[in-house]
Amino acid sequence: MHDSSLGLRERKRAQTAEAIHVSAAELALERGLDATTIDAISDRADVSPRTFFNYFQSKEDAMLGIDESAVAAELDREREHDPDVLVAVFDLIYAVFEASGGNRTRADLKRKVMHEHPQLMTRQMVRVAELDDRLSGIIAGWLVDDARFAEGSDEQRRDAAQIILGVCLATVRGAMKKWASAPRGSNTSAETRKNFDDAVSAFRTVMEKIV
Amino acid sequence: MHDSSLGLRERKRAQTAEAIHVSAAELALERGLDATTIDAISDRADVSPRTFFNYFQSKEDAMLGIDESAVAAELDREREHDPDVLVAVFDLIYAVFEASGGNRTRADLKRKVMHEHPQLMTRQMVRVAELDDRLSGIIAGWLVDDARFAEGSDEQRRDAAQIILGVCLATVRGAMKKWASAPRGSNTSAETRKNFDDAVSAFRTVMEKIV
DNA sequence: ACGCAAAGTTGCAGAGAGTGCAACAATGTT
DNA sequence: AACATTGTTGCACTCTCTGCAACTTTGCGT
Repeated sequence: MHDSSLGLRERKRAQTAEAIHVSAAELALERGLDATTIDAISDRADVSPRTFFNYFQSKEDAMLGIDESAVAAELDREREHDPDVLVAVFDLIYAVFEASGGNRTRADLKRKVMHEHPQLMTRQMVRVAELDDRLSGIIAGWLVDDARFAEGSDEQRRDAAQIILGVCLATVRGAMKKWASAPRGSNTSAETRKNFDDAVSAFRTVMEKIV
Repeated sequence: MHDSSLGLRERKRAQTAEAIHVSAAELALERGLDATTIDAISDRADVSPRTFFNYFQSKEDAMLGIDESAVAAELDREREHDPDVLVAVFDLIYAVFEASGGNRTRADLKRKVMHEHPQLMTRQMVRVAELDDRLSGIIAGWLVDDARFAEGSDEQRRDAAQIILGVCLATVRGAMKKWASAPRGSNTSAETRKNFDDAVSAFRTVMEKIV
């Protein structure tokens, strides 16, 4: 548990981020969202409140362990996509969503916090939604190779991408909300993935009926 | 301009709310969003900062003149709905959206502020989205009379309503965003309505292609 | 190994949002 | 006129968040 490929600085930084994240998450579970202050989190993580803000923008971000740079990296990554646009978009959202979470080893803790405090999930969804332009740009790029959209103008594809992204995000949001109100237990990563897949088919079923 | 059917108290309350709203909106236009403080708004509206919070929850709400009780009234209102679910849902969102805006006589000012500061629009969308449960409840009720959903269980209809509401909100959000980045001028109420209608057809077109 | 540059930490001071409370004022009611 | 209701305000307080400047730690070239 000691990746020497990174300098001491990088390692320390990761450690501190982790400490703050864990402290924030634990406090959220112990005292609730509002009762957890930045001071308390910083105390437990053994950093000054001032340092807290060098790592996270808000206590919510800290509780989720949101890692901006990981998200940016995920967006820049070259990716192949499923031929089915809908599936591809859900995959994309899923990838960003996972990357937003930062450290993979704390998945359990994070799931517990999100389950207990659905507001955090909303927050995370909002963050993903803020990547709007980047994401719909990627999708618009896919549409160029899609027979049904290839003929239109760039702007039409952009608009279409916006709509597609929007509806997919809404669907994911709904699925997440349902998951949050579901009983505890069985919160594996596979479960999360299954939730995404279920969301896709639920969405398709409803759309077939109403369009 | 003096509705005596209401007591002096009610009239004064409305006046104060209006004064705060106008002050907030004007300051937002003059100085920008962040540079406008609650103190400054209160000063201009000739109330104490403490009183400000008796009327609005935040400066954003004040800038938009958001009227909680009007929204609540709109939701409780008995409403007939278009046979086409999609159209009906967009109508519903439109109604809530308009009601959220509060005073109708200030429409111009409000549009200007929203156009200049799209964040406010996002905020208003979020507010509408928070009514999630109420709205999807209404929609689920409609689905009972819909041949394509009549056979399912209540829960299935609730889920479907959630998805439908979600995608419609996303579409509206996209349309609003586009409006915000469009050049100034032609910001009539009719234009707003047209934007909604365009959103519906754009949505339908895209969905027909990808589902 | 030394010393300088870069990056990180921290305390401090301060603005701003938001809340509870209690005194006071205006309005409505009988 | 007396009383209840409702609204306003100042005060004290907590909390989030930022800029700045001093200081410490780490990295790196020589």
